[in-house]
Amino acid sequence: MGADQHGVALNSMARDPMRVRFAPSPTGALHIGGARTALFNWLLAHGSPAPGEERGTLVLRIEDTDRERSTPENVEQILDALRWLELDWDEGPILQSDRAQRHGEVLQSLLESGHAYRSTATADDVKNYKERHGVQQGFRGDEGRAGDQKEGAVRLKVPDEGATVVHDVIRGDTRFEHVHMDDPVIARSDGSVLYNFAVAIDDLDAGITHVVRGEDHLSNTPKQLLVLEALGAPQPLYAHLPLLHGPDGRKLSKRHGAASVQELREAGFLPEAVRNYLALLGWGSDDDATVMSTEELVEKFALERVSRNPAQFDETKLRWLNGIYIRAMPPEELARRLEEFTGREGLAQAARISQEKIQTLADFWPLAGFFYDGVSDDPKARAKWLDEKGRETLAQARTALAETDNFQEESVQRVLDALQERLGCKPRDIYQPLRVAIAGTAISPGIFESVSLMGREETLSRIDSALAKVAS
RNA sequence: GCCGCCAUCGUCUAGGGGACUAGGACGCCGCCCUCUCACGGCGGUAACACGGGUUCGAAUCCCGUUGGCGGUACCA
Repeated sequence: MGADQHGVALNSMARDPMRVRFAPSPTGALHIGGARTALFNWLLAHGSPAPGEERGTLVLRIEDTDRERSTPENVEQILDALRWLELDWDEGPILQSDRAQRHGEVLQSLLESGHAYRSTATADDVKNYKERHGVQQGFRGDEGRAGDQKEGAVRLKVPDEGATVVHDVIRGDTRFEHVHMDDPVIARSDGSVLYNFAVAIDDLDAGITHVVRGEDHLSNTPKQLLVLEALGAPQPLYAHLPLLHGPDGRKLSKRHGAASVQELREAGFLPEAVRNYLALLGWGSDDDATVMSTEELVEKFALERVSRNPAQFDETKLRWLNGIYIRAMPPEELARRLEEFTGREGLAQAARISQEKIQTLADFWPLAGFFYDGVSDDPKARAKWLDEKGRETLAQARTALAETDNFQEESVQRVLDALQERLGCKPRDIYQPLRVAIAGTAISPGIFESVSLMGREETLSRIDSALAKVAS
């Protein structure tokens, strides 16, 4: 399904360094779909068109022309999310609102050239127009009175004949017949421009070669193309990515768990794992690889292989992938990240013995917090393992451990193995009561590692408290 | 309503007329490993939305239906 099949001359364009952009609107947190769009653009900009050739450029633009919903806090939040994901940009951030003067000038030139006109038409006028001309007929606000209005919103004049064809690297050609298109409003009565106009001008001025964005913009593209055409400007190449949905197939939202980058971060996911997972949503490498470093992604990513189907965000698979990354990490690195995540210090040893048991950074504290915050309270575990027999065994274990000063992992194991042999019981009959005594629950890192890390004094003390507590 | 996009296991996907008994990954189930929880290993479960064409042959091409999604704002 290459570009060739779609008649898009991607290969010939690949000679020039790519200029791509990510253009979020700061109306809230950066959502997963936006993050994936940012990632795809970043991957494109960082891939070389050919070995040794110059890589592309990623322009960051903030589309803040919606004055109601755009806030500086939201802008900062989006920038933060991109930084956390380690998706850096080469130019910008450009604020769309800073470009109002340029937008106004271009708007004026279109008004003067007759490509645009003012119209006071209301929604009712549009409705009436359609009743007269048929529902399939696009609205023409200058019918019978071309250019005679001084007031009102500015509409772009859509040609009566022909069609605008969007050449899309992922979808091929999509044809939009002009008769069906309403003359789009491109500026408000006060002269401030609207999204579909601003985007076209900003992409043009930034020299964007490839517009890679969500599929929700596909229907907007002919409007932007018509603006460029009215200006006699060249067209960029487009690529519309399939949308991302939640587990129920509906729009992604907080109800589906972590839906924003910020929530992913708080849930203890690693940025490199998120990048890997996001890359797999709507794209797959030709060798079916699943675990891919960011370097591999840069190397393998190809717009031509992006899927056309919408994808559902599956947090379970992200968890699995995150676990892979956690286990592959040097223990010191994991410790550093855990310390940053929890705000606690001195986690190196606990991190080391927890590494293969956690999938996210958030899993760590419930598993290993007992080393630092004391035993947790799990009555069920106590009832099960510290019954009469369990207490007896635990007392034996205490005696055995008290007889040695060497609390190295191997030594602890030797002592407990010997005890087990002497008592002729199953390993768990000793380990579980001991585990509950020092951790408070039946789940912890390995028992030898845990006892060793806890040290002689604290271990014996916790066993004593456990025996005393249950006895009372 | 109108315009447009999309349709393979529960999920992400491979596939692009014969290599399909439809492959991989997550999940799930079973077994092995095992001090708990995990990790790991092995095996299994599970899909071409439906109906018509075209063709010797269709998951693959065409049309229709159904379904999902998007656009249709003086939002982005």
